[in-house]
Amino acid sequence: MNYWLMKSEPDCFSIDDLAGRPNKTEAWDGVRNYQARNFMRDGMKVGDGVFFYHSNCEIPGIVGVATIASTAYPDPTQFIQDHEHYDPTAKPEEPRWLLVDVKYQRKLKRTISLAELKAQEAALPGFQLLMKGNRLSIIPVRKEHWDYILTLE
DNA sequence: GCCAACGTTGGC
DNA sequence: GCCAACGTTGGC
Repeated sequence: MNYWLMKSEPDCFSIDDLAGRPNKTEAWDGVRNYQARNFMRDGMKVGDGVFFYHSNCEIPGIVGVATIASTAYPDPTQFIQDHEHYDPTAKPEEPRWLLVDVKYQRKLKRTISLAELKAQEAALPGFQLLMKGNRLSIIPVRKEHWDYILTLE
């Protein structure tokens, strides 16, 4: 079992949006970064843990826990013309972009903010979220980091 | 709104 | 294959 952190802008899709979806599950479309895609394709298994992270907002941080609900499969939005995530170079017979289904588990009792995580940096050596210049929307989380972060709740 | 960091594109 | 230009991310 692996652990991940997945970013979403709450103005676009928040933890409450996920909780309100049918079956509390959403197809995580729109990932257009090869590293993030490869994490989904090569690393994710059903049942993996996910920290749901709110980015680009007033208090960026981890707001909830979710699970991976499917293995990776082609992201249909890459083929939809006029769609925000349309990719004219992707062919149905050779999909370029993948997604996974993500299922809501619970909200944290409180947001564990990026500022707080930075303050805990000494206890989280190598945590990619805290690395300079990190922009990846999907980040692997080591089990010891996962466990430690949950003790902060 | 600013800007640093980073990925991608495309000319050469 | 290099690298400048450009676009995007995301914290602040």
